[in-house]
Amino acid sequence: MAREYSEQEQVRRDARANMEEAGVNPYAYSWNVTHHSDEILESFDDARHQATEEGPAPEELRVSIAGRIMSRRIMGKAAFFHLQDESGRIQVYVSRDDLPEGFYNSVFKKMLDIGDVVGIEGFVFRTRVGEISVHAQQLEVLSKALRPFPIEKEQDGHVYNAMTDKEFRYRQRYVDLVVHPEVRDTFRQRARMISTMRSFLDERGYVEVETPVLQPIYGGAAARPFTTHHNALDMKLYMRIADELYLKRLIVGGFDGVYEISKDFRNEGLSRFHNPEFTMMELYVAYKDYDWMMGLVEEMVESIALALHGTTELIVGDKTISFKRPWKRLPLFDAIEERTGEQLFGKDQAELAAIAKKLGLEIDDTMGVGKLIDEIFGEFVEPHLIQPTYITDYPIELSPLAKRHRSKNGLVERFEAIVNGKELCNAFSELNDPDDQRARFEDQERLGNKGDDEAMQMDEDYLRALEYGMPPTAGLGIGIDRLAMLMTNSESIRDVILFPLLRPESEHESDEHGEGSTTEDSDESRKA
RNA sequence: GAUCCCGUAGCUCAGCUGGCAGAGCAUCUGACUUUUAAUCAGAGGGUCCCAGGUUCGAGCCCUGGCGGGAUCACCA
Repeated sequence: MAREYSEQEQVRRDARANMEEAGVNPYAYSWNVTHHSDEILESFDDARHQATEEGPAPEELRVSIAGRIMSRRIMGKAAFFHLQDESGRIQVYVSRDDLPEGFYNSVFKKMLDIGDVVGIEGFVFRTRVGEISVHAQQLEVLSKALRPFPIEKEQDGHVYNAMTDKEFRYRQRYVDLVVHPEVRDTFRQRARMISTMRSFLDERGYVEVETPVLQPIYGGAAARPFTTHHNALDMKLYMRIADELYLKRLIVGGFDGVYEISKDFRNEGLSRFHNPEFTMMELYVAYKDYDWMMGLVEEMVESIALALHGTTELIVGDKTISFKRPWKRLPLFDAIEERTGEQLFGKDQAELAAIAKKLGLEIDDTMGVGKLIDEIFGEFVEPHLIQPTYITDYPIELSPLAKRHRSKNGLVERFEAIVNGKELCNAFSELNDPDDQRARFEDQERLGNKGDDEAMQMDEDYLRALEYGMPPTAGLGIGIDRLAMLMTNSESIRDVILFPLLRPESEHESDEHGEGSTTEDSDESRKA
């Protein structure tokens, strides 16, 4: 069923039909691009490339470019428009007499619109007003745009008619990317961030591996999983919530250092810090401990900041954050004492509950020692940690996969890096005593039976691996999206994920999907 | 999940105390061979998110729903 077209869409469809009738293919096969707009703007040299009243340019700068028409100023027999390619925009000058007979009046003026993709061949010059432009001698239609773009206009840095609807931008990211060069920049920076991280790890000899996304037993973190099913084996499977237990099996297997940059999936709420599908980098290094890992993380993040921005001082929101090494290190209990005046080390559940209540927190009886400490930390300490800070030595109850602290009873060797009031990474000296690990899993099972749906599951195969002996190992998980937010000064995780999860589109937009999308479907999916 | 704010033309937004649905850009027609938010003259374009209610009359008031944003809470 064809949907109804808006006036502007109909105009564009008619133009496409006219093109075909005139023998112009609205969807060309290829175009030889020799230059990008930024290269032209950088390399143009008035002395060599600009014609003068005395004569032609000593050395013509000939270019072939391609991109979208983003604005048009038609003045009778000549016109200017801006062409946008990946690198930016450049103005193009078109005059009737430089194009094939009739092409300017029929095709250029009547059949092309803002948003169409065209190829231009010509020479570069500077206009009277001083803008470096391409004088077109050949113009080819490469792809006709049938939908109008929300066109932003700009003068003196002020943007008019800005496309601001967040939903529009996330749902139709392709349009957002066309209209907003800074969005393209954000994702280019994200890519550079990951490639910097990868080279950093590769240079140190760590092996990049791939472990299962579909897992019969999920583990490695406290979270609710997505559940799915394999038909042939008639088997329940979970989408991974972490890679941890598989990566540590590889340390057992004899790799000294392995890492994985992975999509993990957690069946939990959405917020500006949470997307159900997100990217994590996990790293495990044999014969090292958490103290060593702190050094590695700060070195890696510092080098990323330098690679992206050439500085360790980054502006994030209204704050300046310094990623310069070394970062502050602060034991969890000291951090809490600093902020609240309460020393929690060694306190039992009742004492902690009393302190939490005194501090004004809402608590209930099911909260254990670890949970209470975590609440107090999250409420009174974490939001105040703006500059990168390592919080170290967590209660054992919160960390079923971490090794007992070598000197502090009841704690584990674990750290989190907190930046701008949010957790950036989580790491520990890995627990490698299989019997201790079994006991910790059993504790988790008890929590699960009491209704904690984030409790970890017993993983017999993992225990078997540990029984073969895992060297002392340091492990790290770092939230790539969170790091990307910091590195690109983005206030929402949706601004660093190309296609963030959104609700399905409702029926008034169902024309997008043709027939299958009925009111009943939408109602069902909302209930789900 | 809770609270607050929002939903009007392709885009950005006005719309008074409830009284004929508006502007700029975009689109269409015409003029214009160095413009740049190009300019000038004219034209078309609306399920005012949806469903009820109050009213002589609803974009506006009331109820319910849907969608979005922000904040809070849980996980990274």
